[in-house]
Amino acid sequence: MLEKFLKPYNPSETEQRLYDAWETSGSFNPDNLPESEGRPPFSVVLPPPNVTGVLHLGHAYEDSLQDAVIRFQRMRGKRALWVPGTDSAAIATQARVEKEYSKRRGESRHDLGREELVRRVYEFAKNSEDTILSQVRRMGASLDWSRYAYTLDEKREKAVTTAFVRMYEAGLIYRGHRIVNWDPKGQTTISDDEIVYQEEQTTFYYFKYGPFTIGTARPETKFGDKYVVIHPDDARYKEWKHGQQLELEWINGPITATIIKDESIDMAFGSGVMTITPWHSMVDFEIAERHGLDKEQIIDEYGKLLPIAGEFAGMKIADARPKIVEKLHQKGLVVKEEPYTHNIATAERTSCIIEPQIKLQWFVDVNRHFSLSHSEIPGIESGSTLTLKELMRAAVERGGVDMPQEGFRKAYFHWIGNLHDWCISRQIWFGHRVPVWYRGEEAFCGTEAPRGNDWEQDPDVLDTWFSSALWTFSTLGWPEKTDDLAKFHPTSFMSPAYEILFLWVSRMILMAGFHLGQVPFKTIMIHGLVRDSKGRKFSKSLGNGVDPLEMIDKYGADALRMGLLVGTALGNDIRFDESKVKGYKHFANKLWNIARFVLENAEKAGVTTLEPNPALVPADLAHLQTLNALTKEVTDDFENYRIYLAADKLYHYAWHELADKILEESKPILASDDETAKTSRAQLLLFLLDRTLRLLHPFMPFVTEEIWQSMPTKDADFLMVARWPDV
RNA sequence: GCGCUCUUAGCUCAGUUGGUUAGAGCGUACGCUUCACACGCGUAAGGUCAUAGGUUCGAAUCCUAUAGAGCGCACCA
Repeated sequence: MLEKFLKPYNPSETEQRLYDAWETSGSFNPDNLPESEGRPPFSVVLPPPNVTGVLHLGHAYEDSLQDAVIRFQRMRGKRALWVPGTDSAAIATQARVEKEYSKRRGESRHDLGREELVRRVYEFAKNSEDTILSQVRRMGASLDWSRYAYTLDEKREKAVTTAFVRMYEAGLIYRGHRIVNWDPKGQTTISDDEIVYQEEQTTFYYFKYGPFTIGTARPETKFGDKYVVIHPDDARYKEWKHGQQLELEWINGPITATIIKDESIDMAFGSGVMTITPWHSMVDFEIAERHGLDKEQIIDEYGKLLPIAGEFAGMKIADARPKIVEKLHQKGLVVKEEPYTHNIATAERTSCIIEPQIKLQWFVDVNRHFSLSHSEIPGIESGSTLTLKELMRAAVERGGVDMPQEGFRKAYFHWIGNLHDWCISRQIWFGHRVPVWYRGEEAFCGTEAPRGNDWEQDPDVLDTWFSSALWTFSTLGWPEKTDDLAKFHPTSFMSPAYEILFLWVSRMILMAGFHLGQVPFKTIMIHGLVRDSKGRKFSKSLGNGVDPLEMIDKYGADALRMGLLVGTALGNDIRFDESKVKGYKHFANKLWNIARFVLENAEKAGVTTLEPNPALVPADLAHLQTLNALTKEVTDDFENYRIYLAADKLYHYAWHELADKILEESKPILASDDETAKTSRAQLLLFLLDRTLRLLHPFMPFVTEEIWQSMPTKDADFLMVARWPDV
């Protein structure tokens, strides 16, 4: 019976077998738990990994953290649900398939056609989903696979179109010509949050513009500039009146310019005078909007100059800039040049410099008032009128979403303060298509195509974060009124990386608030990034990747989980340390040997039950009290999401208290002739082991389960569904 | 510019609401075939808790300033 304990603990022999046994038992699905109906719900949705991706340490960390919480709550008697899913990662996935196709055939997606491309991308995504899913399983994640969701499956498609239509009908989604971040390489718009600012050394030019001197870092945009903007309080230019016109010589000949007075001008910067290019600058666009000015396009969607540039038309920006400056020199219009350092906007995905463009796009209006007919959010009453911005703010400010980390709260509110309308249309083919159809001047927005001929659907798809924002409730069956939705939403807890606080977390709050009058989750604990041992991000180009599966092969999933969780305070970045993982592999083996010792002695003493009140001597009672105190602390740590502390304490207890002290002091007792003392001691040890296994199970599910299966005292088929000790 | 986080043993990090001699893993030195475990046991070395002030009976923990590291947001044409 104890034969398996004669060899060191072997994770690779154990883990797959146990995971299969758990999965087969059906216990990942909370509906199958004993007395399921009476249990209070506890739900978490897994941040869906990219369906075509592979597991990295960031996933491994999140899986460890959430699985620990879910396992704890399940053992505590909650109806614990953890919903798995994957994300289409539309832009990346389409780009990959397109690239492969064009490499083979030398043709573009347009040769393939929309329908065929989408079919192939979908097929590619579905074919590779097994990889990531089996990898998540290897972490020991106790996800309810019967509720698996994919961002582009039929149910989620319905949720997305329904959400769009309802927001459109409420006037919160509109289509308009507005300035957007255009990625000339990706040939699509991107949101503000997908921009990365990079420092650039460049030249700042001062040009003679009629009687003024204007400064610019972008001479190539200046062809169409015909407005001179001055601060109304600037004494240097007070003789110039708003709306006044003047003739002057410019790059390609004489032009008529108009004076505009606007308070957005910084008098101290440059000469205090600027000309504007509304088509290619956010700030300029806003000035032009305020004063109703003309807007002209200078640069096309591929980053080339348009005919307005005259002799420079058709040139790329980088080539044109020096030539334009040269011409201005010849015309005597260059006043001076100085070196200049500034940040330029680049696209996160393509690293291409963003060229703002005015485009006809779909937007979510975050400043428009609407009536929230039903609200369960604390501090927001049903029927109140507010904007989406106010909704997002109030949900956190008034405690609907508990965001205890002060730093992240501040960042969140600050972000909301700066929030602009959210551009949600993207010019790619793979994704949720905008549910709007056009026929001439008519437009129809609905969950299904309108009847009649000649309707054409909008070619754009939605920002992937639009569908992700619905994730907490689209995975539970919304827009249908499902039992799951009633029971499990709002979800209990979410722990995303700070990277996606704005991209995802805030948008979930927006969507759950608008569509359900609920928050998406009651508590949010934001965690840091897993980095390499030098503190760098893991990246392909650095080649510093650590494969979690390799770690599991080497040390076991339990060791990896502990290595990632112990001593990593939530919110700070984590430097991955392989030696730590190794240490916890040794710990798994230590537990194994503690079990062997305890079980051997229990067997010898004939102890096979956990007496409710074993006959204990005072020394034994003290050991019980120590463990009771620890149990209380660990329970408390779990409930307050101080998981890293709970894990540390249990490690310390098992090794340095149970093994080093209690087992050692038990040896002479167990070797003595005092049968009563022996039995009592064996009884105590069995009890302590049983309790330790329960407490450690959320962190090290495999080794604790494997030992539990040999316990003479087990009171459930699996430790996974055994009860957490009461305190 | 505004804001956030971090600075604790050689390395990677804990230290929850301020409370007895500051902890863990790995590493280092020495000694152990002790019958649960060498994936082990024992012993030891190693920290002015970035710096300077302050609050307090008491501070790694709270406040202020400084230095260094990192990050976020906003950007000035």
